[in-house]
Amino acid sequence: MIKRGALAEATGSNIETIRYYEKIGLLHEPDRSASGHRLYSRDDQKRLGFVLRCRELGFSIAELRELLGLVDTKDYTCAEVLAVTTQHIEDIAKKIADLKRLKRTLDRMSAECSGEAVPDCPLVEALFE
Amino acid sequence: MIKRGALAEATGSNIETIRYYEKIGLLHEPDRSASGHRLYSRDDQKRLGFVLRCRELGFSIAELRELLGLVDTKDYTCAEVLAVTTQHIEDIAKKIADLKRLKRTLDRMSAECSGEAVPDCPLVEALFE
DNA sequence: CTTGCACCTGTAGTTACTACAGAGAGTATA
DNA sequence: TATACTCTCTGTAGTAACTACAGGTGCAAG
Repeated sequence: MIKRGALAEATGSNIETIRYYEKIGLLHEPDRSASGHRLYSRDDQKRLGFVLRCRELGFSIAELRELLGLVDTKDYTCAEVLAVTTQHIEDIAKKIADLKRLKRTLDRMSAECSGEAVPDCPLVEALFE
Repeated sequence: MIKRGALAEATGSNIETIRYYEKIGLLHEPDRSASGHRLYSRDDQKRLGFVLRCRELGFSIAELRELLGLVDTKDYTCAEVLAVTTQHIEDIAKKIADLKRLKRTLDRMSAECSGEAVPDCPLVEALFE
């Protein structure tokens, strides 16, 4: 059983983030010492690891809640997990496409611009339409 | 001179967003009618168009503030505008790369998963590490 | 014993909006 | 003219996902 600071250290997360995840119900309320300090078990640490890893992979808190909901039922199926993940992958693919389109537009616009120390920029004209 | 609702309509923006942009100083305070209703000129509309277009292109409010700061000086140079834009393009390129990496990881992980109606998912195992 | 850090709580700030509530203004119809 | 309905006004609160503080205990070392 370790305290909050040690858990943050061990998982490479922010100490406040842990309290936040507890508050919004992603993490269970941990045990407490006699004086009220949080004490985390190995399982608590694994669960936080899961949360952090999912966040790194871009899952939203809502998606995470869904995943944890499945995991917590203890009889989730592959199909259920894959559904959430596939949806997430599609969202990411869409974001990538959007950003690429954005970048193409910006590339095109900035190609018009000499970048020299002269006034009146065609890029600004383009933005004003 | 048109009112806020008409301006929102004309620019395809939300009526509340206009007030917000005014509040944070992206838009100048417009004229007012005798009874206090905002009245927007053609120039106001052009400026809002500029703001909306930049936002569509993914510029942050801070970047926009910088661009508008240049535009407002009236003797900005191409070089200055290009610097902001180039930085923004680089940020987008980085985001695209990050998302692609994410997607590769997720694709790899979900390839492990049969997606069938069976319990215990290798995807979940992977997320728990 | 006291110094100093870790931890506790609640709350406010961040970004870029969006959505109210309650009141006054403007317009269309009866 | 009266009424109804829509628009606009203001300030404030909510959203996502944290992060950062303030003011107050607990704990371990010197």
